[in-house]
Amino acid sequence: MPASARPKRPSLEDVAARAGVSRATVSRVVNGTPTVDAAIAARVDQAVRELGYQPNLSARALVSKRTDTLALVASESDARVFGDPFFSRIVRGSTLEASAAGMQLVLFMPQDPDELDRAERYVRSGAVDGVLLISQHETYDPLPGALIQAGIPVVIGGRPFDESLGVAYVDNDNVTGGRLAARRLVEIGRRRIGTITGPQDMSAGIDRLEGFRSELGEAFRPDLVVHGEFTQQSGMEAARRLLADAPDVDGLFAASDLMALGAFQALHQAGRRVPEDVAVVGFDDIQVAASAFPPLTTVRQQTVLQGRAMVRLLMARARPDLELPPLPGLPGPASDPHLVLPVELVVRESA
Amino acid sequence: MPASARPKRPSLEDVAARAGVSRATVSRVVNGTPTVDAAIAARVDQAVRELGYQPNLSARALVSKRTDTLALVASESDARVFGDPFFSRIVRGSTLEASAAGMQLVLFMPQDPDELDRAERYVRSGAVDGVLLISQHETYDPLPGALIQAGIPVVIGGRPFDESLGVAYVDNDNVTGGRLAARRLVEIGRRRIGTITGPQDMSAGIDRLEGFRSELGEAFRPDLVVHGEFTQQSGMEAARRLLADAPDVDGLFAASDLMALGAFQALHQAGRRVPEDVAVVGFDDIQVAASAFPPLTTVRQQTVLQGRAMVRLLMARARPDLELPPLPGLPGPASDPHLVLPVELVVRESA
DNA sequence: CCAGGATGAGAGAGCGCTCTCTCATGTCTC
DNA sequence: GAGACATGAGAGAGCGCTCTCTCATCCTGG
Repeated sequence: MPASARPKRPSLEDVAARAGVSRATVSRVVNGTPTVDAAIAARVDQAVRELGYQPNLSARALVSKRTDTLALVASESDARVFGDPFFSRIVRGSTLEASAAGMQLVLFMPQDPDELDRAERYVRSGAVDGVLLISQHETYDPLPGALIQAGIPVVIGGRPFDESLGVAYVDNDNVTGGRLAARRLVEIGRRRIGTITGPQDMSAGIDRLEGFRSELGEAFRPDLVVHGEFTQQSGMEAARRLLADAPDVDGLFAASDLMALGAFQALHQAGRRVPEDVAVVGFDDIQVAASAFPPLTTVRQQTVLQGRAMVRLLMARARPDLELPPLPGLPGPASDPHLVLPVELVVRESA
Repeated sequence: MPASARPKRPSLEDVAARAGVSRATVSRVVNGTPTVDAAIAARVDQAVRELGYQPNLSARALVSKRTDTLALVASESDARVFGDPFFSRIVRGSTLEASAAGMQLVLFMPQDPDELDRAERYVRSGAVDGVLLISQHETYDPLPGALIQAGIPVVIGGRPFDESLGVAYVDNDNVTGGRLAARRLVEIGRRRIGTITGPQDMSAGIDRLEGFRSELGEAFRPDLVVHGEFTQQSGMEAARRLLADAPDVDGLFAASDLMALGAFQALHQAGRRVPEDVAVVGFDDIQVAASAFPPLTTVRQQTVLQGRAMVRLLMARARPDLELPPLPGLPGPASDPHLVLPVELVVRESA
């Protein structure tokens, strides 16, 4: 069948003709307006089914200014996005919440300025009702400003760098998390405590190090700080560097579980036992943390909840007409546009 | 600023008024029609910039029947999608190709029938020009049929179960891949060769096993077949079961690299050396395969190319008006709607 | 039995754009 | 210098939908 034979999609008009009613009535039935006689509604429903009618989203959006669609933009390499369970959980949480609200979530993973630009044009073209932004880097990112400027509702996952924009966000309490990790290592008697940080152009990386540093105080050893990129590979490499520079390290805070797992590899290869020789604390509490060898002591963050809360916040701004039931588990009022979710230490065997 | 203060977005009309031209002329300039006087085009461009004008996608799509958007639907749990580099590469390939063609790619990861239904409504509402479908399971999936029925261009990644639909697809030569793996293990003198299969409700899982089985012929040992789910965890568990049932196994074909890596874990923990005691061949050639310990012998599939080819195929059906340069690296003519990409054995140290 | 209010269906405008047609210029040729 | 032809800009219809008005019909109560 040649492409030219593509059948014309049925319109409201067609359904109306078939059901013997007006366009307006079909619209009412399709949108669930209650003021339609049951018999007529049934006739319309039948016609809809027979024709396989599907409302044209463009036409609807054009007049109603709503698309019932939200965008999730992760400005990150797809290798990172796909390699890190963190994203999986955020996506899960936001999809759950979007579905519950009857919204569709679409994902964008722009990798370079060109793709970022394309994504921006897309969301600015009115194709979505609001935007979730995650994995923000400090390098100048025009997206949040441009969207806010354009009047598009935005919620950021993590702490925004430019607070002056006044943008809503949902963060994890990364500073406290860093503190908890440091405290645990001190409490179990470690003295030469190093850390593999996250990227220092991301708020999560910065804040976790900040908490770690301030908790350690005098005991903080700048020479035991190595930088990672949140990935397992980077954690392994960082741990190797650390071991080479400071073989006497006896405690290690990895700012992500993936990096902690990488550190495990490096430590094992170097013949160090965990936790006997080096105690390790991670961050995230991803699924495999519990089944790692040894099971990883880590700081748990509520990533699914973060995703849900982000969508809630976004919905409140993008669709104030919708009345949503309160989301359980939030630390503050649901309307608070600056949410910081609590973290907790999960003690297993690695520290 | 209350949400109600959201400024009205500028329309073509506004730009036209500001530039002192007609709506049609602004449309021409915005769409790059060459028949516009340079001076006038400059004036329009200026007005566009001053107003921050962004064409309304809905309005455009309504009349032009094009959205310049493609959907990629991965019917898979987000844990699987995010845990497997395979998806990352497919996404990379399709995004690259979509960008090159000036199209936007949006991702969907429906996890349950409800989300699948929502995604279907979305793509059937005219919000996209075409759909890429990956990670299809044999369990009855109404999506391909429904989309084809609705006249929406579809391309499937992998071998479709229902060939009667005549849908275009891009597959990897999984049968040959299974053969290559088996042949390698035989050639290096292995006699008791087991396999960890992929899911048997997915064509990739079925076909790799089929190739492996037919190559082995008489030497195929049904008792050395264990099933996995393509994940590292499932590979580890499957290898443990295999070792428990058949401690004398000396060769192993894992139908994905992730499962091979899981098998490595199980083998190490069981005190087996790779490749001395058990030779292992994987499938995919994901990035970490080369840096695994030992480096993994595997069957390389061209996943990025697959993603690119899928978009090409889709564009040919969704946008026949666009003339795209040929895509290098394809085994057949670019117009062939049933593409099977070649695979190759990459010999490293594990087998 | 009829005014007055519900109730429920239709008419029609218009969302922001594209694209065909039409028409006013400017340019050339003989 | 007049006719033929490009060239480039405007007019206007209409894409498929929503939503406000308007109006026909039915049920009340006095």
